[in-house]
Amino acid sequence: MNALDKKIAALGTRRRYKKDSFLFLAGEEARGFHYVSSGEVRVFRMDDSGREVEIVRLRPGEFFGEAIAIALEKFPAFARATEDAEVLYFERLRMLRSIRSDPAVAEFFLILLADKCILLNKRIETLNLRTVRQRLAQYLLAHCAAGRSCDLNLTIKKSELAKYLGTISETLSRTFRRMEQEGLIEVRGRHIHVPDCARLRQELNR
Amino acid sequence: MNALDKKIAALGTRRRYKKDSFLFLAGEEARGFHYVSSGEVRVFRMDDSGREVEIVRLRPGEFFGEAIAIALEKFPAFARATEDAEVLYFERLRMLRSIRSDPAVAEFFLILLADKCILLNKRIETLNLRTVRQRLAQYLLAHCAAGRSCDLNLTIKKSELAKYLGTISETLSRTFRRMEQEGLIEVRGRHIHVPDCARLRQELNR
DNA sequence: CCCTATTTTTGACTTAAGTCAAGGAAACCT
DNA sequence: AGGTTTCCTTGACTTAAGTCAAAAATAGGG
Repeated sequence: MNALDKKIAALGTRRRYKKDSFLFLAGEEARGFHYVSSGEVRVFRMDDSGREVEIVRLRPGEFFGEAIAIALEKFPAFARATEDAEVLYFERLRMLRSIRSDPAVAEFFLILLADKCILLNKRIETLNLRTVRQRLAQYLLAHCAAGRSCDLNLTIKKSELAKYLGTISETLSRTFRRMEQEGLIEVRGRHIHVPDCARLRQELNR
Repeated sequence: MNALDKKIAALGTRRRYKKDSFLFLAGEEARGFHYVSSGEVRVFRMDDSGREVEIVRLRPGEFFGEAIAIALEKFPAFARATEDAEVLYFERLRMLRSIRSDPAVAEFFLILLADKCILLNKRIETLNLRTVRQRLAQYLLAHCAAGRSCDLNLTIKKSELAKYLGTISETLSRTFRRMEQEGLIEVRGRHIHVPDCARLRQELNR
């Protein structure tokens, strides 16, 4: 249950989705939101030519759709299980009732949304950096423990990291290599060593 | 008071700031947040070379810093009045108390944050579009009333629009002109006419 | 361990967009 | 209106990053 408060969990109803089944469709009114207990859910749009454009993948421990449900908008995307998944479904009206009757529930979701806002703001700041090089540097620094040097292991595929950084895998690959040649980082597969974080941080001011 | 609920307004304390005075500094712990009643507030960072990088300008009717205050983080930026301003200050602990004792207050801020999340998500989606051309098209469409054709007046300077779209004014200017030459839009100063919204929308799928 | 599928890297090329520098237009102020 | 400032546009040039195609590396499955 991943440290999800028992009181909150009790407000949701358990639902199981088989691989490839849809949790919701774009355009549907959001009458509730989800929490992933196990499995994985893919959120994506469909462009006019019918291709799926992935927005995010959700792993156990993550809420999604809560902002849309609370604001009572329509889902802007599709959600589909990429593997058998178990989720908690929180019905909008029931949640609003709980929020009204129990301050702890209100506070929980307030903090959940506040944290999400902060995260989204950081993401925007990353995307606002002009070059892929800067965005990569920012990503690495955000995932580094503070210190003179640091090591990290990518938890996602490089092609996914590329999309996350608003670029493509070819460009990311070249950027990695150039930074390596300049001695800013050392890359061995998914493991990355940063010999001098301060030097990497300077990349952000250009 | 711009349609701000009286009950909510009563929870804030009025503060006046002279032009150029600071509301808060980057690094300070957020012990409260603000609502702009009049005037204008500029939020910006300082890069290592000491230049101010503007993040957002806040006009009457807007809240800011609420996510950071609720999550009890440190302000990531500076806030300064660009002209004499009057704001309402909401002290964090007092707000949490009100949220606990009054469900309507909790709901107000929950919806405020949910709306902000939705807005931020849209912004991310805009920034994820590859070309300036697409981002501009998206911006124009978002500000168009639905319909076959539409007209809009830019409320901000073109140089500000450029920054908002993650580019520079020269590139924006050229993009405007190219789209005009192709008959997608007509630009006269800050007034823009879109003869065929559907055609403009096709630009997004490339 | 081999075979296959996926992911990553590389190369050659094209295009979008940023930089620098200079004109021109609009807004602003007495 | 004249002068000043700010904003917008344009041109010439450079650079970053996307596209297409193919090779190399890695990860999985029997």
